[in-house]
Amino acid sequence: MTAMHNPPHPGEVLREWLDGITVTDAAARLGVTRVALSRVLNGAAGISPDMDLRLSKALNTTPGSWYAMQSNYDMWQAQRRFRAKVQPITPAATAG
Amino acid sequence: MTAMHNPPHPGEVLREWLDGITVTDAAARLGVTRVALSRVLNGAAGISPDMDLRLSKALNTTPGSWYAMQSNYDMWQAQRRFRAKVQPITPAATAG
DNA sequence: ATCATGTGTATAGCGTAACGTTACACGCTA
DNA sequence: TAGCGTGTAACGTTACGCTATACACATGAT
Repeated sequence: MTAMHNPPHPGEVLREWLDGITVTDAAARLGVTRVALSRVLNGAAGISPDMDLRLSKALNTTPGSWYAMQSNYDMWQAQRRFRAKVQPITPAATAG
Repeated sequence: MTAMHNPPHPGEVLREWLDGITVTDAAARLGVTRVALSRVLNGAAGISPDMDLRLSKALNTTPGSWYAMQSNYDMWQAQRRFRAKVQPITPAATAG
């Protein structure tokens, strides 16, 4: 339950990996638009499954790791917004 | 790298958790439409972050676990579709 | 000062996807 | 037959990732 502590958006982390290369160049290597990568780096867009695979290939990271980071971030954000009331679904509740 | 082996869509897994309760009743407890839950159970829709939180509350599971399952499934599907060519981004490539 | 380059960002358009609403069809059972 | 549970199609809404285009700003070289 003490899973994550305010994770940064993956774009921040990605920025460190792209330290010595320009956004324009990195985008070209990834096969995406400069705008698309810029939006990720600045948190205006998340990392899609497709983008994850491009990153894992270009940066030689484990496939799914970037998207997993994104998922954690998305869940974190969703928790803050979540207000819905939910009724329990348990064997007890089912039996009753 | 030998991470996952053809994961089932989370709806399949979820179905087992809702064994003794009707779809209509479960949907009502979750606070979503019967149609929405049915789509998830039949693989016509994925588990969104919002749906994950509803499930984790109702079923008393760890928040994020259902969405993580969905993410794995999505990555798996993305890998099969992925065909894009990507240029490496490494210190060597950066320096060159 | 002028120009090229890198960058951030706004806009519009496209495709995908989750969700609610409504409605129809099928199967089962009282 | 009537009622319930279920699957699903159609439609509109909303959100989001991506491309293409364009504008503005900063920096460095000519």
